[in-house]
Amino acid sequence: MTTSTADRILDLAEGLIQTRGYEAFSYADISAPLNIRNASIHYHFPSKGDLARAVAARYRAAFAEKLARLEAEHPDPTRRLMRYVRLFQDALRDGDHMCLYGMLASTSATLPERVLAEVNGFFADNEAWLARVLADGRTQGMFRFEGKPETAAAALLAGLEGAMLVARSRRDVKHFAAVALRLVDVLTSDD
Amino acid sequence: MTTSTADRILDLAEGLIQTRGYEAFSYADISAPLNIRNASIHYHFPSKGDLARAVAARYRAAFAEKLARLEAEHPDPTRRLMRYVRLFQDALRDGDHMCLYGMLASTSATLPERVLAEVNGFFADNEAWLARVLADGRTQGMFRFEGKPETAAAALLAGLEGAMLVARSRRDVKHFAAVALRLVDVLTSDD
DNA sequence: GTCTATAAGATGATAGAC
DNA sequence: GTCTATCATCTTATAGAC
Repeated sequence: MTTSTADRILDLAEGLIQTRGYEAFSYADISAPLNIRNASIHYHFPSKGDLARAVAARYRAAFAEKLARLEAEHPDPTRRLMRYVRLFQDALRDGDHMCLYGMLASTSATLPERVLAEVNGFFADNEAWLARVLADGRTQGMFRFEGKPETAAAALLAGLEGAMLVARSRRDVKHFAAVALRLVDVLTSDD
Repeated sequence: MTTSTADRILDLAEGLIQTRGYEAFSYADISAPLNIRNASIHYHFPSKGDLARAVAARYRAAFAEKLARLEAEHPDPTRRLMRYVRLFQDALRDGDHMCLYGMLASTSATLPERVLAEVNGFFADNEAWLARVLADGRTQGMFRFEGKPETAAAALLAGLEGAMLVARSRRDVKHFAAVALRLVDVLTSDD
């Protein structure tokens, strides 16, 4: 099972966007470690925007698959939420990786329009998924929160993205873990 | 009262970092509107890192001053918190500006070390200030939250930064306002 | 599908005249 | 303090041979 050149390009681009961002990585950062020429990257992905869009689409699909698997394994809303948070924490790696979509969102002004659409689609997907989990959990008496599940979901997603941003700036994964725990605890109804 | 060239450069650089980010703005973006040459910018700020650090330091000082004024005007912790949130919402402008420090944090990997130190200093300042307001509010019975004020403060700051990130990606200030309201409501003890 | 060669432009930065 | 001139380097991207 060998990995295709296109996939290896996508792998490197994904890591580069997560660590350096869309603006701060170049074709040379990919061609050098793969020992190919820049022109070869252009063959697979004609423009940088095409490359970023492919990375974003693949990540989004992979994330959706993870959510589906997570739902299949864990019927319990509380556990679902805890596993969801773990997905974000895993994305941080050693504290030097930002969420791919958070990183792309930070460059929204210079991002090709189709990439931006992918970013906002990802956020919408996540908020919708979270809103369902939160609504279920409230119905089952496990969560307690005021107002619409959609608002609570948006606040939770924002909190996780912001926590990643701050934690990465400090190279401190524990900071993320502490904030994430607090964001989930607020929803848990044992007070 | 005329504005010095250095200040005008700082003004433009600040807006450019907030909208495009550290990596995606260039000396030409500043020299063109000011009708000066790139070399003039280098006279005032030898390197791009020097310029960014000056922007960051000025912003941080101005923000500290705003907090001091806010404290003088509003002894009430609840009002202090609401006004604090407004500072962030104002920074969003029409939904195309990100928090300067959130933006710089997103480029933490490629940021000169001294700029990064300024960024983490800003976050630390804000968390400390918020922790004090939250602790006061809890003592006075206006806020209710579990655990240490520092953790609640970190979660609130992360939520605001993340909400700005998502809201700007969508060009939707109302999204920020809704999330911010929710983040504050969670701390308010009328449930 | 990958290469060499090349283009056209932008980048941050410096030297030295005025 | 601001200019002109210049620099070396990097950037994304294309044409065409293999």
